[in-house]
Amino acid sequence: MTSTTLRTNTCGELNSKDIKKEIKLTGWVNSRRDHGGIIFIDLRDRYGTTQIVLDPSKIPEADKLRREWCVQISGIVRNRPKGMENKKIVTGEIEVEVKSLNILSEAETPPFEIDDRVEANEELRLKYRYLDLRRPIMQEHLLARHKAAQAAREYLSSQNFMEIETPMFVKTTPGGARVFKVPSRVHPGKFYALPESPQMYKQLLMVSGCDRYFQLARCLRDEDLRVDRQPEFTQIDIEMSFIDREDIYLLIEGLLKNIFKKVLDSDIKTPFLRLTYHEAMSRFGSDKPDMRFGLELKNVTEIMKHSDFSIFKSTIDKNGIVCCLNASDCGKFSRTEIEELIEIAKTHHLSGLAWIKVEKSGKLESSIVKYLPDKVQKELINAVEAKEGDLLLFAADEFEKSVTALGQVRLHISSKLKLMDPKNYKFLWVTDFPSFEWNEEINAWQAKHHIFTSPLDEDIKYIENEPGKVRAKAYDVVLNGVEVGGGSIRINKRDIQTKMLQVTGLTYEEAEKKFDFLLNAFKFGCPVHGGIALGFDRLCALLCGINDIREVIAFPKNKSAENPMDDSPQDWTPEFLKELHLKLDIVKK
RNA sequence: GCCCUGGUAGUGUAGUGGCCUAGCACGCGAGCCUGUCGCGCUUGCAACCCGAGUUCAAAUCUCGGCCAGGGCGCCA
Repeated sequence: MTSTTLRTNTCGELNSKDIKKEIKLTGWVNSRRDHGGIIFIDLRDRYGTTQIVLDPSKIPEADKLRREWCVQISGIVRNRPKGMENKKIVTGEIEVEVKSLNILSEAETPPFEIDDRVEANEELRLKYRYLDLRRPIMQEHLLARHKAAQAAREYLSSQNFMEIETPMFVKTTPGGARVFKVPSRVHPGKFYALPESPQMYKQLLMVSGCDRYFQLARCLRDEDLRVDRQPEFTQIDIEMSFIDREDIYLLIEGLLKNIFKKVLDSDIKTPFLRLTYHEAMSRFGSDKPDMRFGLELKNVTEIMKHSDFSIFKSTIDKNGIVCCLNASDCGKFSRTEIEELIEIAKTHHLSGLAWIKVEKSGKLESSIVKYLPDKVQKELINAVEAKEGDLLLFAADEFEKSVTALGQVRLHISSKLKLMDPKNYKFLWVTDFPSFEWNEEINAWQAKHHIFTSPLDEDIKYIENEPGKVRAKAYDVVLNGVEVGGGSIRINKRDIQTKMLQVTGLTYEEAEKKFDFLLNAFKFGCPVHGGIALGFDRLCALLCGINDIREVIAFPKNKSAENPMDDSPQDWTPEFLKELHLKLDIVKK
């Protein structure tokens, strides 16, 4: 850490070079060890702690000091007596002999201890977030986030990108996440939407010739929350003109390399591994597979065609698949542990799991073995490379359901067996997502990414008659099972756009009404363009080795999208409403 | 909207019908202590989410509610 003219000494940075210097220190009382004739205080600031030594006979106020009081001292840096050094802390070689003490502010006993070892519950931490953030671990998270933002800006600027701000009061466009609405005072009865992402605007900037845009953009979505989802979050939003997918891959690999170098001093391997969507789903049961461990799925439909197990047979008859996960060395799982796996499959909409334990010399043990002819058993053992001590799990249902459920079981087993090392960074591109997916509810095709996503050139021929076969120039970047970002090359040709819209039941003219300014802009010379958005919060969480994005957000919301500290959202007073020309008529849920 | 888990001093937890006058650790208060660093010693403070029910007896069982967390749906 370099000193600036604004700062003098800090509690985290003193060392033997400072011996005999007379210095001033400010900070909070982290802990107090009162020995009567001598008092030790660990003084804490953002940078660390330093032991200060007070003689109560010379500093009469010394024995009043309590935890979290905010103080300034001046004193002399000195070596600790021989044998009294503390190797556990950075400043453990030295201590500061206090000459004068200035109590800046006394403090109430905090509602929880400011200590990384003590984890108070979420609600309390959020209510007193300003105290929670005093903890060194939280300071580390905030610093990591800052460094990541700096590294992103530095890298993208070096690549000729311009950071441009897009508006926060926007018009809503159909599809996508539920947006927050803001009533307009000037226009009674009208509302702004808050942007779920700057998607439209960054595409417009390409039409404007901005060529290379980025933004650390706040995005707002009025959806239910999860560990990795907050109503307001940040994206590193990027768009480029005159490029294809390879340019994005190269850029993002460089960007992430720079971020990991600057934040963790870690060299990540590039280029990243690549999998098509179909491959990822088939082999790992996820479009964001964790590549730190194996446990791959295997389609055993062909083999099971010759089994007599009725569930397998009827599934195959209905065009479903039988998928197998060889959980190696899990043959020792108890009945309860297997039930646990089945429960996970059920949560993910599978009716159950069949299972087989592999016993000595490849003998299969399970209630379904009697339905498997010898030939089937042999083929199965070969196909999934089963060996003694393995547990084979089977999902039988339509393709997506089977692999997704087994994919979740795969994750559960890996965390149970502790196969994921948080320090091991396995990046992956998942490519060639389907352009459309069938929506059961509305009985229609829907864009899986968004409707402006370009199809693969070789799939254009399927658009009209077999939309399910159309793959998109869309890509996700995945790190250790977390979708860190996603994007696509956009459509810049009207005829293709028209065809794509037709699949979802829209004419170009109807679409023009919905997305008027964007499609209108495309008429005036639209460059080939594409981009990506990286989930900055998720990325920071991964950099800190955690999975809860709230830990890297200074003031997050709780699961119910409330902030226990400022008590938002708040009731709207009659005055508020009057100003906005609104009457409240709350329809009870 | 649905499912699961939980709610015990300020904090983190133990306690599955009577051994609970609710245990432990940290914390906080008072006192002692000149080399500690999660200081030590003495001593004190402080809790069963709310309501109803079952029972001779409820922190413990049942029902309802509230709150929190995790997940499914949702999030292109």
